[in-house]
Amino acid sequence: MDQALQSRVPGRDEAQAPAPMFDLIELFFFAYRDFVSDADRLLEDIGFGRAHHRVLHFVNRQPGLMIAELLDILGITKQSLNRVLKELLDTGYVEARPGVTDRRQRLLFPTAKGRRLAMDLSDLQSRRFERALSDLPKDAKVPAIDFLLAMIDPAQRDKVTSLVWGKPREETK
Amino acid sequence: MDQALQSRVPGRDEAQAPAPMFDLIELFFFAYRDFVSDADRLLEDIGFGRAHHRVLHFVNRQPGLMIAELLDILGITKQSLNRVLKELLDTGYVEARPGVTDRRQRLLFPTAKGRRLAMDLSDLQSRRFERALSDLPKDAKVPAIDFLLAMIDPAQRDKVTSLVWGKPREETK
DNA sequence: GAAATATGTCAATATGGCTGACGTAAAAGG
DNA sequence: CCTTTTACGTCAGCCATATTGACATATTTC
Repeated sequence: MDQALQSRVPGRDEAQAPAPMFDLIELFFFAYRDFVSDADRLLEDIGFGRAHHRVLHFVNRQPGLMIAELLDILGITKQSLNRVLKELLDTGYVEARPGVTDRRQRLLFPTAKGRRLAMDLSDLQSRRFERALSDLPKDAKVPAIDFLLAMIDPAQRDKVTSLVWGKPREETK
Repeated sequence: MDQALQSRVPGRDEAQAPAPMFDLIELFFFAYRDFVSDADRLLEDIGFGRAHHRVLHFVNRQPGLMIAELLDILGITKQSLNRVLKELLDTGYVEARPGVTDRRQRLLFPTAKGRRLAMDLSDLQSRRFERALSDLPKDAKVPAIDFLLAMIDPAQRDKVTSLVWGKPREETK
């Protein structure tokens, strides 16, 4: 049996089973690990964690976000959000204003300080993408985006794309 | 000012700052979230978490792995590993055998049961990659691998590539 | 025989999640 | 107007995963 041409012989119980893609599985794991580690280092100086980062990020991206929308984006419970959000409010990175047409709502806005931190974090992460893309052929960004998008549950894809590229969020809805 | 052609006007303090790549940042976040969620669902029936998954995965991939090597791959402390590993040993998914040349070592092997679970999990995750790649042009796997690899810290890249593609691990070293 | 190595273990702590239950103010619908 | 629904907050307890620091033990190496 020529190992170079056929590196694997199917056993009896696995007639047609395609071999798992260990390469993609493992690379995705390690790539994501390094990706988040950049921000982690910056955050720990301030005493914040990843949870704070995510909240600040999306509030910065969609100023005027409602609590309910934020919960939906993050996919966590309000109890989980609350501790983290409270710290962001207390330390002046985020501020909440009651909705104009619906005063039950608390619309979240980044402060100047919050915008600065959010941008520093995004810049850090962007730099990793830039370094990565500079190692790759010219227009490697497009297939990267396509790949990541295709990895997302089809049912959620619309929500994500409109979050990423769409609707700049109208004033107070 | 034509919004369609020029959607953003640089302010005074940000003359040359490149805009952060929000698209890649957010897509990477959501894609990874969905990626791990597949395995999570299968694991929770057995009462295992992500930590168990990672340990089982790498033990299955490199049968005979030493504790120290595993710690290095996972990037966690031995105390963190221990509880999780103990559960995998107790429930018969992994077994430990003393090293032949060095009896201090505990070499980790997956049991038949462990191999089956590891494969089920890898198959699940592979199916997501397959679905994703099937949405994309023919050889989209290559740029995806290149992109993920480029995202990993250069200092760690050799370690990762040899883990992913290299050395099938010699018997007892 | 001493030192370095591979591993285990006890204890305390942080973080980021969860469920369940209950409270309150404002809006919406009859 | 009154009831119900909605948007949110809060208390309490629990779980999983990680951390640091200290100490113990067996084995190998020098």
